[in-house]
Amino acid sequence: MATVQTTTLTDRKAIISGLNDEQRSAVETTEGPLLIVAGAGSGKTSVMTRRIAHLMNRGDDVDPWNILAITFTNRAAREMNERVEQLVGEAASDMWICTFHSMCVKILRREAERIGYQNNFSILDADDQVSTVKQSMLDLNYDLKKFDPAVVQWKISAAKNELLTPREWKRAGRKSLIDSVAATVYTEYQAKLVSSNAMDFDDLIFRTVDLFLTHPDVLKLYQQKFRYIHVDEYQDTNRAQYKLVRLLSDRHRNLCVVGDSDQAIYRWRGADISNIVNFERDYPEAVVIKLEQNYRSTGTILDAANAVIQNNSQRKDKRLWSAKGEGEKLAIYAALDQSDEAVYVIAKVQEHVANGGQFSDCTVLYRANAQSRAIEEAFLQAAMPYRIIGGMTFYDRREIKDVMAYLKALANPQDEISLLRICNVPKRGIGEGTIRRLLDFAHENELTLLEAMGRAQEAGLVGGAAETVQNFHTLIQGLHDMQEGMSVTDLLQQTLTRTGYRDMLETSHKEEDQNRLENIRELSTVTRSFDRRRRGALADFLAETSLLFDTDKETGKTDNAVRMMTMHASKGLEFPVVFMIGVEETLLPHARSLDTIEGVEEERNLCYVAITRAREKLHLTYCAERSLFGQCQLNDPSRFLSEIPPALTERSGADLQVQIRWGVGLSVRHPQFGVGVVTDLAGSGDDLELTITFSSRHGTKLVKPKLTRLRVIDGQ
DNA sequence: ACTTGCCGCATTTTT
DNA sequence: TGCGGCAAGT
Repeated sequence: MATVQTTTLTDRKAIISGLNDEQRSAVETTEGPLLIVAGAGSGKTSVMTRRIAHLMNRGDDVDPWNILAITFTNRAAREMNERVEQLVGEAASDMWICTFHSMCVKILRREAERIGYQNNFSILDADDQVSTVKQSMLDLNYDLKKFDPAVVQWKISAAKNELLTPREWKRAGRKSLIDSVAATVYTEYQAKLVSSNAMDFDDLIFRTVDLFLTHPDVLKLYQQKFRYIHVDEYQDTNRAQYKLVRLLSDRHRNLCVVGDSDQAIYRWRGADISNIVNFERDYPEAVVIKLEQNYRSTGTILDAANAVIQNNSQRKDKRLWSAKGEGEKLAIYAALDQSDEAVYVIAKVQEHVANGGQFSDCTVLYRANAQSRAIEEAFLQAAMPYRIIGGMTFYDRREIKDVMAYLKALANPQDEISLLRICNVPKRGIGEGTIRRLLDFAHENELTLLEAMGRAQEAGLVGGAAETVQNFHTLIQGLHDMQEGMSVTDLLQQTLTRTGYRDMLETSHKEEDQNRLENIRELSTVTRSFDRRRRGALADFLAETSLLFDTDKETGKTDNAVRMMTMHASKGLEFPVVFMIGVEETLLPHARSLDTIEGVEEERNLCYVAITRAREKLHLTYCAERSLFGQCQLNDPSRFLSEIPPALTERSGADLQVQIRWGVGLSVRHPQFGVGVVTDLAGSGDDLELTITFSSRHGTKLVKPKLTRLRVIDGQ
């Protein structure tokens, strides 16, 4: 069966060329469980892809379809696919190199009937999830002010990540009020999903595990198929994903996981670090290989990263090193405020470009999306090309969601959630009351919402309302019936025209609606490319797009612009020049992570991830004064900054205030009281208190420099 | 049924 | 500071 090997790499030498000893041994240790502890930038993707090539090349009976490689992001999956293809050619297309979620969709599409679903099931996006939870809570007469649907949704998601059914969740342990509410809502929510023939992201994993547990024959099939299993970013797996991997690998036990617990930054999302920590306990025969040589960053950057991460407790000792040489020192800039911070970034980017660099070499990393605004404004003003990665994405846009909801409703007529979203968009006069009546009628008679709409009069609707609903039903039914044999692009066009959606935007005079039209046009280029690749299968198109984040597309572009993204979004990427902005207490570490040690340590991991993105030069900035949500804050520099050995850094900036020697006679400017002169000193350190005489209007005040933004006036 | 205005709130978010 | 959700008004 080894005839499929159209391998472009023919011998072992080529596969292992350029690898260090550890990497080579990771590539060649193919049998049994293997844990690769891969530090940042240690070439793990290279190791994974070559390992797969090696398996193909061994000359025994391993077939491409015996290979499974699971990643978390589409970007990682695509990258790995490309690189494997370069190594083994055509054979790559028979391997499963995909994300957890797309793997589960593939399996569930085949086996849906076995677990009470149809194979055209819908997939809810994050928004659908919250609105469905909300709907469930309304049905159960919960006060939405007392219990936040988003929190309830969060809890349900957490339960699913732990593979807990509503009943088990209810039973499990001590519960606060919101937990018991969530448990009740969970039941209702799940019933809604099932009757809509829909799954949320968490279900994709959960249901697959469920399928395997209840259908040993199916499990056996996949266990036999996947002889060699690889899991990337293993530190980010949650309980459900762990179970899934365990089940799949149970037969051959050729499980290779790659991860780095120092880069675990998704615990708040259910990622369970003990999965990687306990790997050796789960698989006593496991081989562990550490990759500590970093091929990305300068020695200085790595020293800083090592120094910071060392402050975390309970980590396995690991020390990244580089053969790249020392490189430049880290630049730490103390800004006065956000605009000063932005000006610094702009100046340094311009400097880099003036020295022959590209804008696209530079990336600005921040902790929270809200921070991007100040930088963005400054970039606009300075006419600096930039591109924001993440944040509001293409598929988050309302018009895209609306249109996708139409398509979802056409692919899966049971999809109540999508139908509810679009039945009155554009406005047709189908309001709250009408919907209520239809839903009640549907439930009483065990009909889907769409079916109920087809019997508007029976449902008790009268006159205009009945007619509108009936018309809507005819509209959807008509579109549904025509989809057979039609390309997704054509169906999209028909939908836009017949539903009046396009018309609604075209006749609008609002500028944002023109943008929306533009976005919809963009969507049809997406459908066209899908149609070119694969004909028909609307459900496949929908699954593909709902599992695909816009960020994935963006990073593929090579336009010459400064990138801006959150530190989370930067994981797995690398850039020659990195700016970490807002390296302040309450931002990094974030105020909401301060109450637990684990919280702070995860923030430190995030800091470590951000630092290790930089190849050549790293800038860290913080502001003495930051206005957030219109309020002025005085933040201390991040504790993580003080964990970096001073010898590795070069400080600059306005605020060297900590070192200012306060003395009588010094002239200062106070943000409220204006210019004044220090007339007395009391206390020391953080408690230092100055007596300052301002203009006669304000008189003499006691001021703590620690708490107030004072500027020393030069030339005095 | 739809529009307007006010209040409150505001991490990170691979899928 | 700016957006989204909700309640009162047309």
